[in-house]
Amino acid sequence: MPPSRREELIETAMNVFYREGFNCTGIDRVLREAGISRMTLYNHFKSKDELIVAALRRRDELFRNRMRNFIESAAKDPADRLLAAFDFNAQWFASDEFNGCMFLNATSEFADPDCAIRRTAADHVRAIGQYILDLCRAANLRDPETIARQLHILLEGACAKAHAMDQVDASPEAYTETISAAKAAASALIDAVRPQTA
Amino acid sequence: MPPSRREELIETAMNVFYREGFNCTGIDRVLREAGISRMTLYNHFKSKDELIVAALRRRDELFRNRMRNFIESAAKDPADRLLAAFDFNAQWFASDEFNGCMFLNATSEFADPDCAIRRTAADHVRAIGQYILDLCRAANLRDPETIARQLHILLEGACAKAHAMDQVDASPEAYTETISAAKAAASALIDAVRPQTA
DNA sequence: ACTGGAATAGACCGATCGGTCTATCTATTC
DNA sequence: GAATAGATAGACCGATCGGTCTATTCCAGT
Repeated sequence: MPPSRREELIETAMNVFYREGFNCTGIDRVLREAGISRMTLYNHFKSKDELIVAALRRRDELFRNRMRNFIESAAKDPADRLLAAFDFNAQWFASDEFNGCMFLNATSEFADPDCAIRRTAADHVRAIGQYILDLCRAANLRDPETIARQLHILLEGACAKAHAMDQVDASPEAYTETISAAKAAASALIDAVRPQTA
Repeated sequence: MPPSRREELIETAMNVFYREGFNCTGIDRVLREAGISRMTLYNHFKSKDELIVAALRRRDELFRNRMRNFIESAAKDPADRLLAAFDFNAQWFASDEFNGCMFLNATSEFADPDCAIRRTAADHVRAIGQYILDLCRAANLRDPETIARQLHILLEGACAKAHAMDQVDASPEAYTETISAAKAAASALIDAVRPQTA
């Protein structure tokens, strides 16, 4: 079964909106790239905002699956998995398609904190935070809520900084320096709250 | 001497663009709030983009002055000043006007990494990083470049997370938990690279 | 072969946008 | 008081936007 029109629309919207932004990108841009007609879109979605929410939900699903797969195949020990999250970010930042965190971007583009788009973005950030917390608990770290928050902040901060510093004349190792500093910080913070093992 | 039309324009643009975003906010919105006519704007600036750059430069100046004043009046010891940066963020996040980092917002709103707006935003982020580095050097911390990068990431990350989580139904202490976790992380990281004093 | 639901192209709408232009007014300066 | 420079209101432009509507085509189920 080929993917439905609806699925293709969401997939294309996700890619285009991530690459070129939300407000600056017209509906026609998405339709042209997807090879789908105008009315088909409005048969499936009430508005552009609804399409954006669907695109964000899809991205959330895709991103978290990729992150989870990367981390769980990179390490078995929960504490090592926490560090692997930074390796995941490292390869993400270095990829050509990197354009910051799509959900932080959405947060920046829509001023109303309580619109559906912002709430969807917040859901993603919360879900990432919850995953990190789960890993912290699995690693038996002391005060898992606090260390989870700290690691989450390091991941988001590295992403935001890498995005903001992204210029053509920027040295490629700027990414590396940022994310490796974040990882080193994470490592030190984790070590300080490890359970006292034998 | 009353502020010139140009100054008033920049001031108003800075506030409006921060509050309501760049792309979503029309030129007319700024002009109406400033009580200034259309042609006056285009006599002083070639385009909306130029006004945005000027607004960002002004915000950069204002923000860094406020940050510096807060920090330098909060503590004398350089290491304490580094921690005071987190207190500065705490009161910023809690203020009514908080709408994320204007420069991360600008980065998210403009897709071209090499446009003047993105470069201006990157300049600000770099300047903040430099200030933190200066404090790390003054504090005689070991490997000041790395610890400075880490603290910078914590500050930006806390800001991004606080912004993304900002909903009306969010508990007010969400801010506090985020920034205080970041500060605790900063404190631990700093302690690990302090010069061995008597 | 017929039918019904879905997708198509593309005209169309009202609104808004960034930017230009003109004509009028005001205030300083000589 | 004339002249010059800057600010004003507001019409105006072409382009683009999100969204609607229609008429046509395609294709699967019976």
